[in-house]
This record gives sequence, C-alpha cells and structure tokens, in this order.
Amino acid sequence: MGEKGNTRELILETASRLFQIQGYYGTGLNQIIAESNTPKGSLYYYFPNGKEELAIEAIKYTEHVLLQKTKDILLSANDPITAFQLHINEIAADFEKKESIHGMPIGLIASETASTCEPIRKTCLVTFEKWQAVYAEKLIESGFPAEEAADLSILINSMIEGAIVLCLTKQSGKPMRIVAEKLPKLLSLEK
Amino acid sequence: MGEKGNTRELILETASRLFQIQGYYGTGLNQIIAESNTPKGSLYYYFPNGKEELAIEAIKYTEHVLLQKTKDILLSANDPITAFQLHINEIAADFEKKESIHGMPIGLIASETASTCEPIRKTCLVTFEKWQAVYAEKLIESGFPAEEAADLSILINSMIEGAIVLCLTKQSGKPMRIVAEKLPKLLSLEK
DNA sequence: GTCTATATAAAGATAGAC
DNA sequence: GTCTATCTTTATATAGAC
Repeated sequence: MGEKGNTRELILETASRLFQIQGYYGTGLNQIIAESNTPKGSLYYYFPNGKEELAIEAIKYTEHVLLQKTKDILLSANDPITAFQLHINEIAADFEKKESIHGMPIGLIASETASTCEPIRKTCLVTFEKWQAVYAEKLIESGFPAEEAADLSILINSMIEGAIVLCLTKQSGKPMRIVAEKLPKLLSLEK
Repeated sequence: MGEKGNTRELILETASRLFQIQGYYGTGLNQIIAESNTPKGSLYYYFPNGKEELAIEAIKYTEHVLLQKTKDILLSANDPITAFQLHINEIAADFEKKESIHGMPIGLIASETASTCEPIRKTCLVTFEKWQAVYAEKLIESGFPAEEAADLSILINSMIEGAIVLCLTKQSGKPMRIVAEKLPKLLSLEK
C-alpha cells in the first residue's frame, strides 16, 4: 500500500462497511486492516484516538455516501408516496441480491453504543436527525404541516430501521416491501 | 453462591439483560459472571458450549418472559387498535423511567449475528415469528383476513423494533409514542 | 455440583525503524 | 507518511481441587 493518498479513505470505506454489517464490538481493528490491506500503523496515524474515533468518522462517511442518495431519490418523484416507496423499495432490493452482504446503515452501531459509548451515540443521533430532516422536508413540500411532517419522518425512520432488523434476520427483503406497500395509509390525508 | 438450584436461572437472567442492552459482542462472559455473582465454572457447567449456547438460551429466556406479557396485554382490550396501543405505550414507558437501563428484546443481538452466527440468527428468527404470530392472531380475531393480518404483524414488529433503535439513541420514548399514535391509520379498514 | 486458578487466543494500542 | 514488531489488556475457554 501507500501508492496514493487514499489510504485514509480506504480504511474508512472498509470500516464503514464492516461496522454496518457486524457492528462496533463485532468488528476488530485487525479485520479492518486485513480487509483494506492497510498496515495498522496507518490506521493509528489517521485516527490517533483509535477505534472510537474511527467509528465516528466511519459513521459520518456512511452518512455522506447515503444521505445524498436518499435526497436524490426523494426528488425523483413529486408525489411523496411514490417518492418514499422508491426509497424504501431500493433498500429492499439491497436485501434481495444474493451475491452481496448487507447491513443497516447505522442502526446496529447506534443500538450497541447507546448505553456504552456516549460520543458514538451522539454521532448516530445527529445522523438520524439529518435523515429525518430530509424526510420532513419532502413532506412539508408536499403540503404536510411542519409538526405532522416531523412526526411522520420519525415514524418512517423507525419503520425502515425496524424492517432492516427483520430483513437481516429473515434474509429477505419482504419486511421492507411490506413497509413500502402500507405506506400510503400512513401518508393519506384523511384523518 | 450455590445456596439453591437457581444458579442457572441467575446466569440466564443476567445474560439476557446484558445481551439486550449491550449486544452479543459487546458483552463479555466476565461481565456476566461478575454481575450475577456466579463463578465461571458454573457458567461452563450449565452451558458447556460457552457463549453461543448461553446466548441461544438467553434469547429463549427473554422470549419466555416477554411473550406472555405481550399476550396478556393484547387480551386486555377487545379493540385491536386500543390493544396494540397499550402494548406499544408500555414499551415507550420503559424508556421514560430514568432510573433503569433499557434494551431492545432481541433486535440488537439479531442484527449483530445475522451475518456472523447462524445458530443465533435462527433462534432470533423463530422468536420474531412467534411474536408476529401473536400479533396476527389478535388481528384475525378482530376480523382481518389471514394474509392481511400476517403482513400487518410484520409491519407492527418492524415499527416497534425500529422505534426501539431510535428511542435508545434519543434516550427518549417519543419515537415509540409516535408509533402508537399513528397506528390507527394502519389498522383502519378503509382501503 | 461448585468454585478458583490458569491457559490460550484475540483484542486495542504503541514504539520506533525506515 | 508508511510499515512491522511488540506491549498490554481482555476475551473465551479449560483443568482440576474440593
């Protein structure tokens, strides 16, 4: 290694993927350096505070990669129901391609560290809130009152995170498909 | 220790609690034996195959304790909306009492082990399916067609698991309260 | 059946050559 | 900046006295 200046990014990419799939405590630094073909010294050079700092940066990296994709797909349809169904079904599709291994963006690391590591918990909290803000913005643009939009964005976030848990366990995209299918009832305007 | 024959149960109770809160990889056997005041030899006497076997039994223990509570509370109201709201708000209340620490019954350990430990993953899968069966039964009794009830039970399970992730991260019961509040729309009969 | 002491592997972290 | 060798701690697991 050491050919270019992308060592840091290589570590972040690998850490992001492994933390998503295996969690914070289930992923060792040795595995990260092995799978990224990076020497351990580089890891501590770029992340002097070790695993905790790496995890925080990996969460931000995950957010950076995925939040823009979420914004794009929500913009691809005017109708909020269609837009969110596209978003949710795209996540479902991820669990249906057999070749690759899937994770939950940050739900797993958030749950693990909620009671054991405040700095990571707070980082996850900020990330969840950014996602909810993107959801809420779409709903407000579609005519929902701000407070209702805020509640619905938390609900959509919950449904997706929970469906990921079930999809992982079932090894199937079906729970996520059900979320997409039932979404119209939640976003219907009649009280 | 060793006064009575409840050493095994003491280990299970402690392991169940810690695995819920900190996860499988985030909880060491040393912590389990320390918090249960049990010698390490007893742990390996009752669970000769070590941590994996203990986790599987702890999941079953968690299921045993909580599934009956779920059944009871769903029986306490005829109307399914009221019944599920009681169930969900009871979980929310758990996140609102400041003194105690809370976990997600099995969502965390299920996510962690989905790609790393087949025996535990399968145990979690069975437990999720039992919960969904209890939910579906309530819905069928209330007049929902069997197939619709099956889908809704997965959806309710997803919403609860996801809201737990957000409640843990936010350190607040609010996401779970929102799930309860929005539930009527999902269970409404109009198409 | 109960308990302690110990073995062994893996984790996170560091030192220092280059 | 890059990389290897090593330290220290902690994890899982076992042996064997009682």
